[in-house]
Amino acid sequence: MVTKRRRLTPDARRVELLEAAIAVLRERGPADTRVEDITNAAGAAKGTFYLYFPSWDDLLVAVRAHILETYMSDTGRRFEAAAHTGWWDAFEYECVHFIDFILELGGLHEAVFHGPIADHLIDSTLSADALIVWILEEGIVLDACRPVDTAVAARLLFSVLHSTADGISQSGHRERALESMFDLLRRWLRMPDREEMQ
Amino acid sequence: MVTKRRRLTPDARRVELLEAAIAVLRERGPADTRVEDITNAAGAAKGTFYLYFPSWDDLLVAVRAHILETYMSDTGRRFEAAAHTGWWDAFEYECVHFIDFILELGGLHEAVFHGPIADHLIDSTLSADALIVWILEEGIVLDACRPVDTAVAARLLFSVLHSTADGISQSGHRERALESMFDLLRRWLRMPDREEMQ
Amino acid sequence: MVTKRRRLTPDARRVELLEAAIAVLRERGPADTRVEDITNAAGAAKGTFYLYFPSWDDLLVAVRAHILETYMSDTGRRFEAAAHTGWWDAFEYECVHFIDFILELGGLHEAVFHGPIADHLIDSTLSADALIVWILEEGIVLDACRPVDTAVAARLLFSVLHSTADGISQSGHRERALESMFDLLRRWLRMPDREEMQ
Amino acid sequence: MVTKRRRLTPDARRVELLEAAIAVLRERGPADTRVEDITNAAGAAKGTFYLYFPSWDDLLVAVRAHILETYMSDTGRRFEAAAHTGWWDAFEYECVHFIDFILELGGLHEAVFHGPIADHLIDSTLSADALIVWILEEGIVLDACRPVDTAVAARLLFSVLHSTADGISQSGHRERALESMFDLLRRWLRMPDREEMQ
DNA sequence: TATGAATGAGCCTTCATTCAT
DNA sequence: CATGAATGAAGGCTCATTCAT
Repeated sequence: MVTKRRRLTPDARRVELLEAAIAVLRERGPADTRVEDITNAAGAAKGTFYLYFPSWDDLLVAVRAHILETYMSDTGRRFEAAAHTGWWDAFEYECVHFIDFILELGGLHEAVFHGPIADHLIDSTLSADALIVWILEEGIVLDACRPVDTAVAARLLFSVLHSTADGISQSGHRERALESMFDLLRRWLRMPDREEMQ
Repeated sequence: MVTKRRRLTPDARRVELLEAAIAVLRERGPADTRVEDITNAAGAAKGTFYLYFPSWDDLLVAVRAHILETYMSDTGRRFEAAAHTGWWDAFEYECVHFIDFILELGGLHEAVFHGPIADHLIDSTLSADALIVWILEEGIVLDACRPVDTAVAARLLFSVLHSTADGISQSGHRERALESMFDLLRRWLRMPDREEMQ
Repeated sequence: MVTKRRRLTPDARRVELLEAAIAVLRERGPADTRVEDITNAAGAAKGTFYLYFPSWDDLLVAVRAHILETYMSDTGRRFEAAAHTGWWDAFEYECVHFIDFILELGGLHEAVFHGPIADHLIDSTLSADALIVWILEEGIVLDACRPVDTAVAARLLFSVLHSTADGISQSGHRERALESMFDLLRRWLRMPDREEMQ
Repeated sequence: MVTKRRRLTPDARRVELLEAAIAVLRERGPADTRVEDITNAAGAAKGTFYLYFPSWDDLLVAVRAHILETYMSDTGRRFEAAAHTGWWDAFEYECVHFIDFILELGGLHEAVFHGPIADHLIDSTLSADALIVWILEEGIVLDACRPVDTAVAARLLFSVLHSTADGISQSGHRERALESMFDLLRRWLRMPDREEMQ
């Protein structure tokens, strides 16, 4: 039943632990997850955890960084690739994509956006913000988005997407929630000229 | 060695504990608050806690109910009283009021909106929602608010106010945050006719 | 097998824990003693330990204080009572008594005089020193003891007694060790006049 | 990813580890020293430690042997060389020298004279004793030292020197401590005839 | 009802020692 | 011989909850 000692490169082991942590946290949430749950899921001994993460909080920080970096690098690439569809359509597409991302976070949401590390604002969180800001600025330059205070608007946008995701996961009425959200977004951010030109 | 037993009516004792809990949680947040901190603050013995709350989570639920009920009863009364100023102005006033309420929550925010009781959706939360829905419906009837799906919009509105409060508490730029928020709200919810009539 | 919950006054419980600690440490020494060993010996639950001692080191400090205070109060009383035998005889008697005390310390010696709390010099340790200093000063006033730098001499005396005890416990030659020790003490501290008068 | 394997002769590697251990223990004491601290200081891998020492305690034993052997071989040589100054002067000189040695031990003191290996009495400790015994016997033969039970006196002498060193390191009053110590030693061990002959 | 001493499951963290490479 | 990743048994400490008084 006990597998022999598996000797990996530090990088490989770290990734295994991180991915096990993400899987377990997504499934059960941080309140119901212990260090040992992670190491069990990763096929490692309990003590191995502390070779890679000085403490539980450090793991959460690493998890957040990993998730956001993964998501953002995808988003950035996708958004640039979709430029030909027109900024607004690409933007709406990303919004839906982001909501699906949130919905799939499960217990990771609480783990990563609340609790002990909620204030540790570091690189990856800042640049998630930076990505949204950049997208909005693109839209403004292209005259597809109303000129807004992008730094503040990014936060608002983030929370609108977030609460839409929450609403979907609680009510199950996906289309209805998306419709209301897009109503908001179009009124708020879409350049009115376009409507008049229709 | 004289034990001081303060006999109170059950209701009075319960309220003392509840208010002590609110004060302590606001100050230190749930992660740093113990049952004993509450009873100390309330001038009661540790065991007394469990005569009034079956468990820690039950306290949090009661705290949430107490806060929301208090806030809502004020809001409802105030909103009706302010009807003569016009719905939209009263609405904007309430938004600012709500943001200040959030800002004053301090550690209660985490205690009440996240953590173990985050999903226990019960009466008080629902009726908070109901209050917002009712306000929006008032506005729609009065032709001051665009006709929206009020149930969904209430959630969105809630999150917009929430994230504005968060933004203020993190950045400190109150006016800037409010400005962006009202830009959003006016575009989204205000009846466009009125602007054209100006 | 499990005894029911025993509710004691804090003082009584603290004494039980302290005495259990002394018994266990004497028997097995600090390196081989755990918090749980103490509580088991005291008939208490593990967590009870921490109601009375904030940490392991605090227990050791309390043990030291308890032992020294007990020993010293006995010594002071006995020494005054024995004044009629002449200071020097009373002094020699105390020396033997102290050696027996050390021999009976067993594992407490290491626990209390070495390891983590070795430098915490507090009341009880200081007054142990003060007691020896006082005894020597008595002897000097009575012209029974050579005038020496009592503060420094107390340390030396302490270590001479200590090493004699160690020697006895290792070699088993009690009389031989005592003889050599008294040879030293008499040469060093006894007023030479007396010998010449013989 | 090039692993640097420094191949040394076993003896050289062992000495490197031993000296690294001595340096680290002197600096930080045994309670704050880990196997890895030793190997880091020695530029070796953690596992290498166990190629040369079966366990941590074995290291401590080896450290003690190394220190005492080094000290004693110096002392023996020096003492013989200083014979022309007269035994008593050479003896006093050695006492001061020994005290300085103790003072320089730092954390090694606790590591080597207390804790887990305190009772492992082996060759090197015994022969340290033997050296002192030999020195005393020399003095007795030369009629410079009172005839005493050298085996027991050696222990007493050791502890007197030790406690003087402790006193100096705690109080800082070196001269005062040495004066009291020599007062003791001269009374105790010096041949009284000589004083009368002066 | 009220008290607060007592409980003990549970968790994080350390680190000597092992062993696959 | 050497390496350093991996192991897992310990053990200190916390604190929600219980219960004798």
